[in-house]
Amino acid sequence: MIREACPTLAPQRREHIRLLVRESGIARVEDLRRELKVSVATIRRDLEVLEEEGKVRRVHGGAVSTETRLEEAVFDDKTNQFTRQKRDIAAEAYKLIGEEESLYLDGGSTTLCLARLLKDRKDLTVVTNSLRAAGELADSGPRVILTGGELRRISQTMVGPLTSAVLSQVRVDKAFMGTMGFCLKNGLTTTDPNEAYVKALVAEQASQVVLLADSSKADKVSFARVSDWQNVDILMSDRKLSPSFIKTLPKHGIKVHVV
Amino acid sequence: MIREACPTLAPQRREHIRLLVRESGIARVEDLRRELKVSVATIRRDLEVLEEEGKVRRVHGGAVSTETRLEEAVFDDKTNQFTRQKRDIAAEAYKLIGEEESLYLDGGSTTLCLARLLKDRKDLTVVTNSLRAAGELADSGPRVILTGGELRRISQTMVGPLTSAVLSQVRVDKAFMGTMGFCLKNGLTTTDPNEAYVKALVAEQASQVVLLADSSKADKVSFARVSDWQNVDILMSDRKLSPSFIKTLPKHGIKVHVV
DNA sequence: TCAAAAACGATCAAAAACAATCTTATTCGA
DNA sequence: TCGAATAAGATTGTTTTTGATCGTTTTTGA
Repeated sequence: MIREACPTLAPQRREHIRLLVRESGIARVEDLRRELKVSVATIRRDLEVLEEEGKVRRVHGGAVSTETRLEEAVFDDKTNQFTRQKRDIAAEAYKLIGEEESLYLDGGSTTLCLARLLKDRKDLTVVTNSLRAAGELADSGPRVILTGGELRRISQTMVGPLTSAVLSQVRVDKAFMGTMGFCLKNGLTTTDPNEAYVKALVAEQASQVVLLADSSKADKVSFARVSDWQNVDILMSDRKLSPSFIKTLPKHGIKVHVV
Repeated sequence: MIREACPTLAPQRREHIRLLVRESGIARVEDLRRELKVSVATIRRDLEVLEEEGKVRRVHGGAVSTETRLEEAVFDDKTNQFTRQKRDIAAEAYKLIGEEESLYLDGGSTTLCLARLLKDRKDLTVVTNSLRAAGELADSGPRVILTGGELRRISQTMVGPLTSAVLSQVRVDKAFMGTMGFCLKNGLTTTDPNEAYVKALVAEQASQVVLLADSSKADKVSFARVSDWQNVDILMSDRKLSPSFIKTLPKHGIKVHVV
């Protein structure tokens, strides 16, 4: 048998499993095996222990969380992603919004949090390329304008040349942007060039650009470059954000809010 | 027997069923099968379990929600009520679709039924101004292109000048249109001039225009004129459609299908 | 009321998941 | 250094789940 070079200790691995199960409400043995890179036998043994401890409930093919109810978690990764941090950042961003303003909402879970806060604001106009944000505001609230374009499934956003066509015809007071990663050197980056292009275009059309990004995005660099910092006016993040950002960015005229 | 590459766990699937049943108050076995991509046997077994747990009540042909909640009524029942007729019309329309085609899906409950049938057709390209149709196809299936534009809440469609901007840049093989009313004298009419304008524009961009309208729409005239009959290639309706249409329209080169 | 169509339930076989057992490697103490 | 204890991978037979088939029951429409 070949052991791993750096084998994770069993309790550590079990904790990992517990978190994975709780996070998405349900996890398959096969997925756990891939994630933890151990055999299915080990996974099963771990699940057995965890069930004994009452941490998870086993089902054929995997395990479900005992803590979070399945109905809330599984089919709506929104609920998973809405961490406290993101909600707090969104709440802080909401305070920036004045009456009768026009806003742009980018894709991403933080901006989606923000969308939820806008449901009563009939005075606003919201432009968005996010299908989910549009869905949140579909029944009530602001005037909603969708950008159109090709649907990018993974992010549930509209991207591509058609999107640009619409975007070039609107202007907004504030654009609330998400990002996959940001760092001092490379600025904002994301995975898809089409998506990056749309983001860059929005930044041009907005009087003020507010970047909503929790600290987990800090110092991450992704494939496609969106823009450098000079297009950003405000960065909103959480207090775990590294001090280097808090020190450096204001020198470039960027306000930094941490919540 | 060939199992799926990535089977969903049974509890997950049951939860999905429960949600679907609760959402629309009723769900047919056949619909559930299509949605979940498992055999009817599995659906029945799941329903059996769910009934045992008191989550749903089984009826011949499917299951109904046990939670007789008023909330259902809040959902607009027009879309929720996938009446038999609309499903049949949609199924008939589906037969028209060839491989690798590009389609336009208009707003309305019949076209929404059609959208549901397209979830497995990865070969297609679907252009739509319907937020709901896009939502149906958001997770899998055809390439989806949204027109963009201002959201008209009552119909959950995108309309207005911005919509035209995108539409003028795409062409589709077949456009599946809905309407508020149609009659021999006035052609197609709908309530909102913006909406009417978009429909008219689509009709121009499509090689073939297929009107999906059950017989309840016949001889109804609404405020805004969409187009006259010469832009329509096929009318699909149910067999309660008055014979005058079946007689007259073919004289103008329009095929009439009744199901 | 009757016949066709649809839905149902029971049953069977295949595939996946499982549990028990065996084997191998590492750790720790004598 | 040796060997028991532990932990993980591999193997093998068993169980569970799933999909298909077929006869029966229910629904639907004439």
